[in-house]
Amino acid sequence: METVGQIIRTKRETLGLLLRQVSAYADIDQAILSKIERNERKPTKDLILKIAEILQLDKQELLIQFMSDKIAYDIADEDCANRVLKVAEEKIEYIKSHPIKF
Amino acid sequence: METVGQIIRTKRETLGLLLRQVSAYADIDQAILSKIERNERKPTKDLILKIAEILQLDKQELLIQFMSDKIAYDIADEDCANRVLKVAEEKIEYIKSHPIKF
DNA sequence: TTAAATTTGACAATTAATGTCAAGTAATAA
DNA sequence: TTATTACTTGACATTAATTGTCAAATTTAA
Repeated sequence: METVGQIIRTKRETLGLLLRQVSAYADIDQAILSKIERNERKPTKDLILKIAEILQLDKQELLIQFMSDKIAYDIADEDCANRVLKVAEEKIEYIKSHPIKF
Repeated sequence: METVGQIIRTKRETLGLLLRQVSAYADIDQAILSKIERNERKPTKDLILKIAEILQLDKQELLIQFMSDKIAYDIADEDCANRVLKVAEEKIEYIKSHPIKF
């Protein structure tokens, strides 16, 4: 079970890239990337996409990991976490099956 | 499929309470409650609990609705929404089954 | 029309997220 | 040991998002 940070760090090291190289490409301070890799800060969606690009990671997959990290972090300590997910799923089904109103 | 706002409004009207009464109890401006009921603003967790109290709603259930609303709102427009939920579920399982490190 | 209830929007205050920087640590080579 | 490189840490500034306040506008009901 990997976090987004772990996925990024592992892949960066596999490619032999330095924090400074990846952060320069993504146009952020390397301190931020260091913190993201250690789950001390959360990346923005745009950043996820840029990082996926330079590290040759699947963008959609990395976004999925990113969003699920956020949800898991938010509700993991609730004893009703599973029911929250179940209800959220139903709501999404409902939203998708109903036409958007303007 | 009801939102938290709808649940609150419906129950408030059933009990014949006014915005001003409920908002006074919860110690917020009635404008805020009005907006919460119409999903124009999101309540805080504390507020949810206070509102549940005065409206005699099940606290846990209202919290579940509140949290699932947030998740559904965040990811409903992603085509990978269901996979995000699935992965989040796995992560939560993992977190729960592993002892907390200090 | 009047009064009560609710809605709306401008904006202030507060809190959270994000970015910047410099000094710190750790590992390693000279 | 010192010097270098890569990374980490924390203080702080900036920016963005959330939340609160208020009064005027609108709606509803008598």
